[in-house]
Amino acid sequence: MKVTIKDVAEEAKVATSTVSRVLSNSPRISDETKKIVHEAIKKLNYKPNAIARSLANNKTRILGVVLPSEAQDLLTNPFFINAMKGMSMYAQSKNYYITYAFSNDQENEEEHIKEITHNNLVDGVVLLRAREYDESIRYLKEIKFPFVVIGRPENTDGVLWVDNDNFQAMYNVVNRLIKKGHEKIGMVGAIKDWSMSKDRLKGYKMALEINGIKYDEKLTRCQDEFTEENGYEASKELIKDNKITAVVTTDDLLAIGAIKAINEENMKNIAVVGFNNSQLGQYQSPTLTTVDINAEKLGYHATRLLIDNLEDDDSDNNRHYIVDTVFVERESFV
Amino acid sequence: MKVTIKDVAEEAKVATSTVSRVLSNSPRISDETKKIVHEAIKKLNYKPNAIARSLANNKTRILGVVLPSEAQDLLTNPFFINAMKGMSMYAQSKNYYITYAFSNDQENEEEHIKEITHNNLVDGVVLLRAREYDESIRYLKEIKFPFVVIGRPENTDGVLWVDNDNFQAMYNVVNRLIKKGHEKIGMVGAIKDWSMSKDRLKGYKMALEINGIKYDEKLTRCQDEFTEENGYEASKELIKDNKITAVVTTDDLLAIGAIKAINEENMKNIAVVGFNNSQLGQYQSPTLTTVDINAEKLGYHATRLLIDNLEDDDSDNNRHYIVDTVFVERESFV
DNA sequence: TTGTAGGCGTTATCAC
DNA sequence: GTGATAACGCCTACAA
Repeated sequence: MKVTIKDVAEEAKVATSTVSRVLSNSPRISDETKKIVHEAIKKLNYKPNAIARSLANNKTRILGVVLPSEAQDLLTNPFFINAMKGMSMYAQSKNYYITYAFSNDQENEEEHIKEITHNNLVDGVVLLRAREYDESIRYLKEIKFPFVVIGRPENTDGVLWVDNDNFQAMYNVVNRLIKKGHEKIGMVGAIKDWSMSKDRLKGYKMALEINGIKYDEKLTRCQDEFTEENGYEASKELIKDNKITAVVTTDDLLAIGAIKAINEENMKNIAVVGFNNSQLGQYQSPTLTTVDINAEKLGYHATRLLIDNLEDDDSDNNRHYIVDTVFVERESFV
Repeated sequence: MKVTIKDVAEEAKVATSTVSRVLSNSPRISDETKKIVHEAIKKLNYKPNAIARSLANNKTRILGVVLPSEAQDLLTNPFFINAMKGMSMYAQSKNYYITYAFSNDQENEEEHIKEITHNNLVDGVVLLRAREYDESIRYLKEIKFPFVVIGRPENTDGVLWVDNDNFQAMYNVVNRLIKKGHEKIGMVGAIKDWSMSKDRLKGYKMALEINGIKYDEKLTRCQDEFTEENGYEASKELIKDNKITAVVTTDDLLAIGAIKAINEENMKNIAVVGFNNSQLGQYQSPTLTTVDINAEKLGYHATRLLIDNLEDDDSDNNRHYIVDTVFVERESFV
């Protein structure tokens, strides 16, 4: 049979409240009884019932992670699984549990959020993206439910978030390219509404400006999706019509498409840079230069922010965190 | 403030027990009160407190998934994320939640299992692999805690499991190769203790036997890890020393190594087949022929078995499930 | 320093 | 059919 706090109390010949106090390491308790209780706990192999505990103090120590409906690229993009791992790591270290839900569509996602925030199952929510206008964020704010966003939200007022410095990451990429002698640098992105897309475009422009190169709108393309085909088509045009010598992209799949276009046109000395450091990049020819966004760290710090905020409410100074990116140079950086 | 069953009862001017009955769709309750209660629920936007509910009926509707410590290849191998997705799908359809834990090492994993099985947080556990001698399985059996294994365990007595028919999958691969005229077929696997490895080897042998080809031990290699390097080295030897015309492997990474070796030796007409249908395969030259193990289905049916067993204990006839594999033919099938 | 008792929000077992 | 009321296992005033 299940062993409860009562059994421990009997075994140790004390009251249940005493056992409870020992469990929570209450200061005012004699070392003597502490020892006795610990022995009883060990002897009976007692573990507090997490559910009863949750009910009593209205905290579950469970976090709810919502994977976005857009995540069809769950498989291609190492981002998700890495972020999940990072989240798990910090959560485990703080004795929190995580429940993940894959949502089929946006409606499903919002329904799910409403459910877990209302049925008291989770203490906080982690959102894995930032849409431009985000209904889930709006909702969570409205009901004042603790949450953190991976990806900078449109309006950061009173919201916890972690992200890369996408502006800087792209700025650095373009800067490196220019230092290497490139001047006609194309850019291929996707989904322009995302703050990530906007920031990277800004970084691109700024790097050009700082280096005295005039920004030419014709050298940039923004596609609908992060796919190889999109990268291929956009790059093909840029190569043929604009004689670029380098192309920066906002995702490895786009970059892989670019490589394909370049190989077809036999323009070996066009440089290509991707983002996300997905495994595929290593198997291209030339191998793909990319920017690692450190997804595991993003996840780790997201839960860190959330949990720390859950545990003490005066940590208002710790509301966001920027994760560094790493430039991974490979053959395509010519 | 949180709205509870009490508030609903007051609003509807009935007892809490009545509300509870409406919630659980109890038969003996008048349509009249049913309606009134539903209206009150809607008006107050009431959602039952999952925790209190769990405490009352000693069921949490939470499943614990333990990702193996061996899963360094979490990223390369689409298996995990796909399996997770499948598990989520069925669980959600049955209103179950899933908590995932990434374990750092085996000890950590067992500790984690002990915790969640003792603290009443989860109703059942999903194990994502089958080691030869599996301490976690032994433990779960011992304490009679409900669980399911993805991958056939050594001893299937009284355990729920799902798996592919690894014997058949490999049998079919080799058979196809033979039909195409191959006779000297090498095999490269890894970790021979796994039931998966054993079964595929058996399938390989059987296909040869059925087709009247003598099994030659020298044509098989079993490495320590599923890596490209291992595939490369083993294949290199097989090509040079044994003049094989085809090589079957038990993982795409091994197969990718094989392709590399083949390309180096310039033996374009050696066929290569992998397993797992990882994205990388599509980017090889030649593109890799592989066997898709349907990881999403594996996950889906794992939770199905577990949940169905949790809900009614007389479903003893439904203790395992075999997921079909799909042969994905690409250029390397020559 | 320790024990008693009430409460957390449900469900289940009685009655009526 | 419906309403009290006692669990479920833990925590936390309040007492002692």
